[in-house]
Amino acid sequence: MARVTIREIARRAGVSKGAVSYALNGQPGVSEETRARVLKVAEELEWVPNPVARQLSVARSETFGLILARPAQTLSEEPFYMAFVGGLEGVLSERSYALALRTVPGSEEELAAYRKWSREKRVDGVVVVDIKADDPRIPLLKELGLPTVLVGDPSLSEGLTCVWTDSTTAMGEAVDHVAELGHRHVARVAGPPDHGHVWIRDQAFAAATRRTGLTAEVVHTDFSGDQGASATRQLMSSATPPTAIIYDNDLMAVAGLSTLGNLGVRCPDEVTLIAWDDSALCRITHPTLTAMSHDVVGYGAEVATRLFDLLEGAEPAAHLYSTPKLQTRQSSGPPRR
Amino acid sequence: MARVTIREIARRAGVSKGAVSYALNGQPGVSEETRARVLKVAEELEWVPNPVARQLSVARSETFGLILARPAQTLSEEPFYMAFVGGLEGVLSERSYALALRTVPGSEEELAAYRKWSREKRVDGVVVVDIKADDPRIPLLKELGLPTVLVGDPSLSEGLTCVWTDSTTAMGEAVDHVAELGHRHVARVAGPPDHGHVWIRDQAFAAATRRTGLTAEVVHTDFSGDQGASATRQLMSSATPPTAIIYDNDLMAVAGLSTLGNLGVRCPDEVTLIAWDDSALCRITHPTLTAMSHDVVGYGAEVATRLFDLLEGAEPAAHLYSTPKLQTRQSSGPPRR
DNA sequence: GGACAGTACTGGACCGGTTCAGTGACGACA
DNA sequence: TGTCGTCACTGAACCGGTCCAGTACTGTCC
Repeated sequence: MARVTIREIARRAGVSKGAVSYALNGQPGVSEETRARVLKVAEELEWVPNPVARQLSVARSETFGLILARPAQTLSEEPFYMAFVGGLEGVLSERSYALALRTVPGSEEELAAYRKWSREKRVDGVVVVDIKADDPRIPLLKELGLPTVLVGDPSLSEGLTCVWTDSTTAMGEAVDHVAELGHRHVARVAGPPDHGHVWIRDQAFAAATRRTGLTAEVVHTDFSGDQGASATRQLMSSATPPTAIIYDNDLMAVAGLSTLGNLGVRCPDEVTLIAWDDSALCRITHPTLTAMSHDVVGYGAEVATRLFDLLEGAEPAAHLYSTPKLQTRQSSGPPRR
Repeated sequence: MARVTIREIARRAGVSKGAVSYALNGQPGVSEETRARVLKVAEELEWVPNPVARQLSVARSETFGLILARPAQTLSEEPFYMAFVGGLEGVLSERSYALALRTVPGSEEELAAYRKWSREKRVDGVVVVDIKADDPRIPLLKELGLPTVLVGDPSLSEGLTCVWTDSTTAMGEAVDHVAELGHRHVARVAGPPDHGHVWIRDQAFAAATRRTGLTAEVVHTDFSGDQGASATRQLMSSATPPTAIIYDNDLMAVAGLSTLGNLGVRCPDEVTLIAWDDSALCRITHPTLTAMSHDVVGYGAEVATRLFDLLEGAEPAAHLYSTPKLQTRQSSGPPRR
């Protein structure tokens, strides 16, 4: 079956190509009568628009881009991204937009990929994750003029649109929870310090422990399960080990829990564990993990919506999506005296 | 800066548009001298091809499609897909192909999405996962004539190209391992029976236990951690509980391990656990999980390569990617007498 | 020296839409 | 009655490439 084009519709409806285009796009310039006739013919012929041809005219790609600068293997271990991508996707598909997803090994390649996308007009906008302090991507994207939504804190966004979750408040809540249970010495197993949200949580952790009068220590990792485990081992081997540990993601918390098991330390009797980024993992461990929970799918959807707003002319702005809420489970409890 | 087109290059190099096209594409029809001149001008002007314009001419989209028919939330919990997508991506980006990734809630929507992609020529080919027995997607994709690579067993592929891992052999290896350790009663916590690879493993499990003289039982689940836990509880509450359990993915194995902890059953002393789809999860639990391990990133890469082969005229064929290998860790051991 | 082949190029159709300038018919208004 | 504006529509340019048919020129061979 040959492809149906508007030229064919025009021929059958006895009008010009231009009139068909107006009719199908709901634009003025044709009578209601003609419009109805054209629509009927289009329906009969099962016409569908050719997005490539449209793109060539209107110079839009109807695609958003997302680049993840991590090796594929480690991505698979972080539940966050798949959920986030799912959230983006839900909003995009409503408007027939596609998501171009790329994984690149490092920062250089990521910058090059934005340049390429911009020049080839492959994407109408991009979503940028894992914002770092003085992130080189921000000036580049400004220079390219590519509509951008940053997933991260307004303090790092340098005037670009961003969507953020309030880690500071959430961290306060987590530390309060630990303090109220009666703990006096708390540790934080954090991600890499050059990640913006890690840095922000570092600050919030310092402030909250100061406020509640807890003694505190921080170990930085690369977010992997392996390093979560070794950080936990390191903390517990100290002369004065913490009685509560707050992890920066759920994978490390699970690893930490196992490490405690290895060491013969009981949770929550001897040590309280709290995870960040609640996922199914937190519910299947034994004991189940108390976590700072937020809706990652919804987060992705919010980001996509803001990117559409930007295309429609919205001014850059910072949008608070939500504040992670403490989800209390079995892994947190009062310290054993 | 205005966009640079081949027309501009042609003007500056003093040749026609057609000649420029030949020169840039390395096709015959221009002298080496002219080609060099055109290339030089193109370089100076920083010309990049407009993929949309090319697509309109050559009727190719330079995009492959992948549809995942699961809610975004559950996807995030299965490490498999992110790794698989990463593997696809690696091969695609080498050839400047893009991956169109869609998540849909169910089977109907998936079929509709293939129809739409095919009519709009949005994709040059598709990768299909989670093949079921009598899968309705197979006749549809044949009808649409969309180049397709199935991720699944040749016995289900109905003549389309497929890439598979040899679950049958792997299951035999897993059961042998259990038998050699001295177990007499083994259980399998399986995924949904309508999934092709689940069905194949069911058959293989039955054959292997028969061959080794073990008594066997199977519980079917939806692959989720929750159901992995409840299946484990159900198995262990029997009058004659198994002393070894083989799970269909790693998430359920982790959940099963936690359940044993809840029940006060020790692993591996009392029960041996084996996971499928080795990921970081299997290494961070305590005890670490014995798993049937295979390279999911490489699997994705292989699938992408086969899809390119198909576009280049390869005949449909079944390709064995690899056989999952037993990765022995702490969770398997001889049964306590 | 004429037929023929091969090389290096030109010009233009084409892909399938969007969009703009122009046109004819009609009604309203001075 | 002439002029103007509006409506409904046409025709063609345009987006930026690909690719085919045609042409001019050179060289070869009989």
